Amino acid sequence: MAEGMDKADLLDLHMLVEHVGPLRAGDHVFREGDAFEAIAAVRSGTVKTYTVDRDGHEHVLGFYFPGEVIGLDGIHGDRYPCNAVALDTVMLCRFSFPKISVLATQLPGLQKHLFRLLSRDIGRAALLAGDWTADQRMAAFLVGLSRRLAARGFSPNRFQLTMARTDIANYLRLAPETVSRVLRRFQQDRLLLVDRREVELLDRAQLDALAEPLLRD
Amino acid sequence: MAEGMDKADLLDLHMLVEHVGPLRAGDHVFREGDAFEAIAAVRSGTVKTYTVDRDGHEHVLGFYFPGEVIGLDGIHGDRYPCNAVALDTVMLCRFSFPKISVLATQLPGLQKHLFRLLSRDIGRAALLAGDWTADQRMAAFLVGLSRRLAARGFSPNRFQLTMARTDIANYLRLAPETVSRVLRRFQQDRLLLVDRREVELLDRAQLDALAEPLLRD
DNA sequence: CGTCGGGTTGACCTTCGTCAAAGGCAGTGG
DNA sequence: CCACTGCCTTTGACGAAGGTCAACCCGACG
Repeated sequence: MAEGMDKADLLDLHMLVEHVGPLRAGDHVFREGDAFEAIAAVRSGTVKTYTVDRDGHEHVLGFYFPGEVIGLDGIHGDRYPCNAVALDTVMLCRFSFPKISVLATQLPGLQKHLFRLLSRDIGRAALLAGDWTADQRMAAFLVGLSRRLAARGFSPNRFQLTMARTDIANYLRLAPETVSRVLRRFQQDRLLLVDRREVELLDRAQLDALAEPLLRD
Repeated sequence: MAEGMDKADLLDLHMLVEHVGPLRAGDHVFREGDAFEAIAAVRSGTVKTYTVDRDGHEHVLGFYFPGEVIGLDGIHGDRYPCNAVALDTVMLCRFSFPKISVLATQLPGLQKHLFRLLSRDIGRAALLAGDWTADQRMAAFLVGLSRRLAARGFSPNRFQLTMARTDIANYLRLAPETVSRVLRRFQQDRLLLVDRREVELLDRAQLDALAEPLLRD
């Protein structure tokens, strides 16, 4: 959902970086209502962000992989508006936000970069809005993961679903059973192979075609 | 969807206002791609904004009543990102955006006001996102209309649906037939009376209860 | 070996979209 | 004044998609 910092920016910033981790699965990076003082780039592992509504139901907002940035949605307040939790072993870099925003006023490239990161995160909402079918949502989710992982140097066709089925379902606003059934049917139709949390995309063209109406815009 | 300008702001601005109208039903205020040079406050009548996707399908974005402001979503580009069309006889005031934005740098209240208008418009998306039932969407639509009209001095319980059923359906992402059926059922259940485009809300408590999960946030 | 949490599967049912047809109001022209 | 026509709306019948419920499976771990 978020585009990472490139090498040049990391060089500019390496003096105000604080390395954090390793966090274990279930550890929180920050919680809703915590004072907003830093954003963080994932170095390894997967982070899930979510909120809990007043009925106690969890709402998964997004998943973040190495190179991606979490905490940006705290910018417009002094508190984080959501929780961030490690799904596996996670390493990250914290950037003090006061320091980075001062720096952004001096580095025009950095400010532009931050705005891009923000708007990228907003576009994520396209997955949720609209009345897409379960197949389209699932395909868009997988294609989106694949592209993001590929952009980070991972294999675009074989990867791990580090999040639970219930998290995927919650994120896509589907029932967990539906996620299970769609994956099974995709496998029957030779679109992919899935074994536990391991996925291999086979028919990329067809998955792209399914995902296209969600990912364009 | 947008909060209007209050009296004090109108006084501040009355020198750079251009009165437009009357427009007849079907006349366009602006079209997608037109150069963005002004925002406009509706003085009377109803305006619908919409886009047309590359498959030729219309997507209704919102409805605007007297006191509400259209064109704000053009701020981040030099072109309007959508069409705005009059649904009935419409009068409006155009505010040159270059002039207003210069003024905003001098009047702190105005700048804050513009930001509030913007964020209010963004919150509208809650109606579309989420997997709400047809009943919830319809109730939220009616309660939302009622509140906005009441804030402008109109009756909160009796009002005209100035837009076609197909527009309501498109906006709520429902089939027109579903809109028709939900309204009929609401009437059977004594939640409201509806005759053609005239609506009277009867059981406000129950409608509020239906709409509540959509309108809170 | 038992238990526990996540995942899968099947049966069922609700909701809503689609299709087709008919009703009603408005504007037009005879 | 009255057909005629076109558009919006309603209504009914039907079907597909996906949620719910319940049971079962299976790998992990004590």
